[in-house]
Amino acid sequence: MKAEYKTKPRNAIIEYLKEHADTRFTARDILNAINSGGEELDRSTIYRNLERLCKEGELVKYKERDINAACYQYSENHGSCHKHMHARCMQCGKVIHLENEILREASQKIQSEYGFDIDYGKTVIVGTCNKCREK
Amino acid sequence: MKAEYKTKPRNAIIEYLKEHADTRFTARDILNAINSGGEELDRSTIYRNLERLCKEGELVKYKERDINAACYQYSENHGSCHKHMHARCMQCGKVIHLENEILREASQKIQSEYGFDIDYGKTVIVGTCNKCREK
DNA sequence: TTGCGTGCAAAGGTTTTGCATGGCA
DNA sequence: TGCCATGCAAAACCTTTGCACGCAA
Repeated sequence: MKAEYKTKPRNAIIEYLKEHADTRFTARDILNAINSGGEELDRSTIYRNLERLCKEGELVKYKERDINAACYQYSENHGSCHKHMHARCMQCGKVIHLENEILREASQKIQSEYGFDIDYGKTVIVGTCNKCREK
Repeated sequence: MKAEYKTKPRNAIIEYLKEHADTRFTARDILNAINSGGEELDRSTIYRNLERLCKEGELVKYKERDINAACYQYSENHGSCHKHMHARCMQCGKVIHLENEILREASQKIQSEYGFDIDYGKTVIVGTCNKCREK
């Protein structure tokens, strides 16, 4: 079992995540935000911490068609995120956690008709959220 | 109206697409395949043609969590792909075109409960296909 | 002949990696 | 003190872009 240290850079990164829960951000977003706040931390530190947080299940990593950097998304209730689907607004990046019930019937049909097993944690429904549609 | 030429490099790329319909590939896959077949064409030619085919609606571009290059997917029946959802096997990359009926009820619920409008063309359900589950 | 497509080279951006140093436990 | 995490620098990728040339129409 590997020991884990609490360090200032890592804490700053985790603080950023909590302030940006349920929204999309990139490694560069974190870098810019933290470094403009006075501290100076390196790109590699960001990447190494994000990778570790993903492995620990604290963070979700995904890629978006028109953004050439990887996107990350953090949730307070991350523990159950692999069990339900998510919908992401393609305009603002906001992530909605969907109840399982809504999709149960559809996923059963997809299973029986196509023999396809859905991975809820990795599937992200893309569309437009309430607020962005009104704009 | 811009004229369009038929060239040898472009034909080679389109031939590759047709041979790899409903599967995932990257720009590098195409480059390697064509260049190992004797011909020599440049990266930029690949990228420019893929971009053009995407604009023309012949090709779908997307990004996958664990692949750091953009992925592309070609279908013979591409014309209707923006109207229905797709499911993609995360292991082999195979794409299945889903009937709309299956998901209509679920998307109506998502619309009414969350105010979220699904974009069928951009949404890709992730999971495991028949063949890969048996392995 | 016209002008689109290609090849070449260079550049920009993200992400990874090796290594020495610094700091937490 | 021991060992993990960080910073730094370099490198590996993918992708885009400018420019001159070749080739399809």
